[in-house]
Amino acid sequence: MPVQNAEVAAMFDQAAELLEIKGDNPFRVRAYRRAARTIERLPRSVSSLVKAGEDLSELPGIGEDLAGKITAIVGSGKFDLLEQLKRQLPGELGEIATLPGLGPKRVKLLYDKLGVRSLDDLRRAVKSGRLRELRGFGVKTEQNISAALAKPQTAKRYKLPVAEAEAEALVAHLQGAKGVERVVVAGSYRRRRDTVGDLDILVTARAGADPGDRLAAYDNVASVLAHGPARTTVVLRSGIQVDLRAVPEASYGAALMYFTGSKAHNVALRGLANARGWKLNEYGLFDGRERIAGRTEEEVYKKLGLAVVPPELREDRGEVALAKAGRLPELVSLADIRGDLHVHTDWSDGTAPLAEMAAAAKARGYGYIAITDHSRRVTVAHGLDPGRLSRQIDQIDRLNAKLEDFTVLKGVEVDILADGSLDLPDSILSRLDLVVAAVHSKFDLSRMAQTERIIRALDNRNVSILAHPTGRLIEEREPYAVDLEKIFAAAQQRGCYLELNSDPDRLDLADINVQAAKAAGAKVAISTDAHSVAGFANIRFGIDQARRGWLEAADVINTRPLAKLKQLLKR
DNA sequence: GCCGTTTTCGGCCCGACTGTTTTCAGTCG
Repeated sequence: MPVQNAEVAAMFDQAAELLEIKGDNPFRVRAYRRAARTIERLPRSVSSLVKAGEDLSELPGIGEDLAGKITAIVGSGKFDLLEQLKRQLPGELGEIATLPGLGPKRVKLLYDKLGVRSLDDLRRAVKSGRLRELRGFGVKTEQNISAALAKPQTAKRYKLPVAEAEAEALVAHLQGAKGVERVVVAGSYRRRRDTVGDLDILVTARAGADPGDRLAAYDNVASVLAHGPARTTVVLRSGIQVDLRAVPEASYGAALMYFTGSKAHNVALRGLANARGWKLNEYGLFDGRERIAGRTEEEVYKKLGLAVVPPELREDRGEVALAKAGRLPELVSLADIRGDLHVHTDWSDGTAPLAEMAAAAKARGYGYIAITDHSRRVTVAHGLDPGRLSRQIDQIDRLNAKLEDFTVLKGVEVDILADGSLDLPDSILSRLDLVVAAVHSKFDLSRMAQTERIIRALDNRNVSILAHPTGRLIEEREPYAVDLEKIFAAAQQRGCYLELNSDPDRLDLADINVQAAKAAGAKVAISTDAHSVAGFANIRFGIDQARRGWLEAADVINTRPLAKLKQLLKR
């Protein structure tokens, strides 16, 4: 099994942690962290890049040295530097440094002075009361560490609908405060990541208003972690952390940029400001003491010589250079979508009748939908056998005869069986306008077997779209092992398309996979997999991820009018 | 360790808050 990007990134992160504890050059530490982020979010696997002889030092934050190290890791599965560091320092020190309130300096001090090599050692040190003897440690710090040790450090992330519900209630609460002007949710929420770790909320307020007090007084606050004049941090009962930042109106744009991130994007922008002898912070862009921009994001980007970067692209993955050249992609948007190509009805496990789903889609301004109920193997979903599917085809024909300016396409979500064959015969599949094929079983096949299984399904000339290609359920089920690069290439060669499933529990393909599909020349269908009328609204989540994957309208097949779409579906 | 409208060497983002200290280091985002 080739080395996965996540493994290389983890090795670099661990090395960075240990280097930092050792007191190594902080910029070297940062270089390893930056490289880890680059690798982690890379649309292609480093293993395949190495195999293809690509120049890794072209990647942002990766130079000659790290390119060589990555190549060595891909070859041996081992990272020599990390092994070496672990011989010098206990590997678990890195873990200790992830406890809130404990960083590299303190971990080093604990190790040097008290011989703390593990979390258990740390527990014993706290119990014995030796902690507070150390310089810089006091009773309060001891309590905080003790509390951190008591609860498991799970970096939980929240799905977007959950985050949205929390955020909207909180925004309403903050807007009710006297003197508060703007309230906006920034952070990864604004960048529309598929999950959100915390809520970053920016407010502008008139002098004298204290939005931090207002936040601390919110009903759903479980604890206040920090509360100063400019920043307040709380944890809500749900466990989600909220960081509130208050700035004057004149700093709104700069603060919004700062708080939207990503951190790496900000660092890149601040570097650009530096290069011109300016300084960029959350209060504005400064030439000496003079603020030369800051009221709006547009103003700051423009002054830096950049086009405004859409929040979804702010990940330091090449967008800054393109913004400088004025060549940012024209990202696909909700208004581009003309139809939905994965829709269920009460013929299988949907809740609404066919005509109702069609009417709802038409009311959304769509020109078409494809009805794609489950096939027979999915018995729990009352999947269709050839006889029922045939009757549904007839019903759709009758419905289409009555509809104006709207077309219901005949389709099915056919199961891909364990051997890659399909759950319905070609005789019925060939009567459909499109076939969505999906894996709903045997998630535990080997990577090679799963890949071959899916490609065999794509070999069937009736198949149009591969639904939720990795099978992941966010925070619930990992993607199954599969070689997506091979799948994308196979789809592209066969005239098949990849689904970006908009269900916020799935968002499958994920953003970076979408980008990889595009790189492979494959096009995408952004579909909702709606099981009810309300389900159509999920399209916006799919659009978010498509934008994060750098897709333009031309990369998405359901931005086409019906006639063009039909041409694309021929193979 | 990376990188170049400031550079192939010498820089590398910037500020808030806490807890400790008695002026600031460490951590965090």
